[in-house]
Amino acid sequence: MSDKVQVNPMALFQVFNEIGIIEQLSRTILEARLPKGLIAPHFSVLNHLIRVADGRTLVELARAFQVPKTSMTHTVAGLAKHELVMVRPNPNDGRSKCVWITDSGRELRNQVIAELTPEFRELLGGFDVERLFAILPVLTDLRVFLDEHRNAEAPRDREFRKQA
Amino acid sequence: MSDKVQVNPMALFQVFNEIGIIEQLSRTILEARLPKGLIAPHFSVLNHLIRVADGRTLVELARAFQVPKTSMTHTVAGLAKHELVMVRPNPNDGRSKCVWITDSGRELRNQVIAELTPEFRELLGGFDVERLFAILPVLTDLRVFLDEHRNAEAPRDREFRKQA
DNA sequence: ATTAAATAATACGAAATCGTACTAAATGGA
DNA sequence: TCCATTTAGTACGATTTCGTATTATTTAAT
Repeated sequence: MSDKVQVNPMALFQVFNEIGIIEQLSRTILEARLPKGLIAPHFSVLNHLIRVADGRTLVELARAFQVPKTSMTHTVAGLAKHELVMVRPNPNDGRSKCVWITDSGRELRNQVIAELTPEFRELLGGFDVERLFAILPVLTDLRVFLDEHRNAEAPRDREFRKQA
Repeated sequence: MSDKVQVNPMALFQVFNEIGIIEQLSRTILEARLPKGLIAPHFSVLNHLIRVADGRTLVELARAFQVPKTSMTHTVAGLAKHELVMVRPNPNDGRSKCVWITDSGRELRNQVIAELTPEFRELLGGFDVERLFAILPVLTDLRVFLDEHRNAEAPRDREFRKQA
């Protein structure tokens, strides 16, 4: 490991380009299954509250999704309007609020996943799913790596702390 | 190959979840390098015009990026305002217009890539880039597969033809 | 040739996303 | 304690994204 790795720039761009297109296509599939008024970010937050941790503050959620605080305020307000989450004062900090998922929210998230599962099964019927499972560790490591190496000189409003 | 493949739904969701986060992180990196007034979709269109084909119509571009026509109209208008593309009538079809990249557009795209290359090199210095190259074929196949299996029952306004 | 259906683009309004600026609360010195 | 700085959340306006409806042109079927 004496020298720098020789990076083929175009192949790297290609990787991120493909990821961008796949993100858009899969988001379209997800949103087709969401009730009217809910979009992908709503589902992502619900999912995060269940998978990672309930009772997060708005700033923590904004950091986790790498979006401005104001965007997360708007997204959570949408979820609260549908009573899929509850927003309460943070007992440990008078400035902040904590977001808790409700039973309805949990139910909706599970139902969407349940509906999506057969759709995925059918959609990927002709695709070698083992190849997808095989790339998951690389994607995870890449995500963690990028997340850890976020530019420390914070661009504007985004909250640039590493995810918990 | 007698039976259906057993799909672990959670692992699949995980794949798309990681892809979504990576997309957001990499988009932030890209946009930090773009001149004020330009965002990722602008760059994507420029890149597409160079990499895939120049002189595309608005609908073809909308299909390629899987966005509504109206969104593409807006994005292309932004590029035209900066004189990075030229929009001309389609000589073969009086209804449509073709989008041509200008020298400035080509120059900007190449410059952004040139600036991004060392940044990627540094950013991924501690990451095993070979692992990224290794997943590229899978990502490409997945993108092509999802693209080919787009839901034929078109949701609303999107133009649901396969990419050329 | 005439006309109905399909298609390309846009005008328009709604919703999402984001940046700036502000308020309130917490933190960390003097 | 006092006060400057930092932090959490939001109000507000600008831009982006999107859905609906409309116009102009092409296609296809008479």
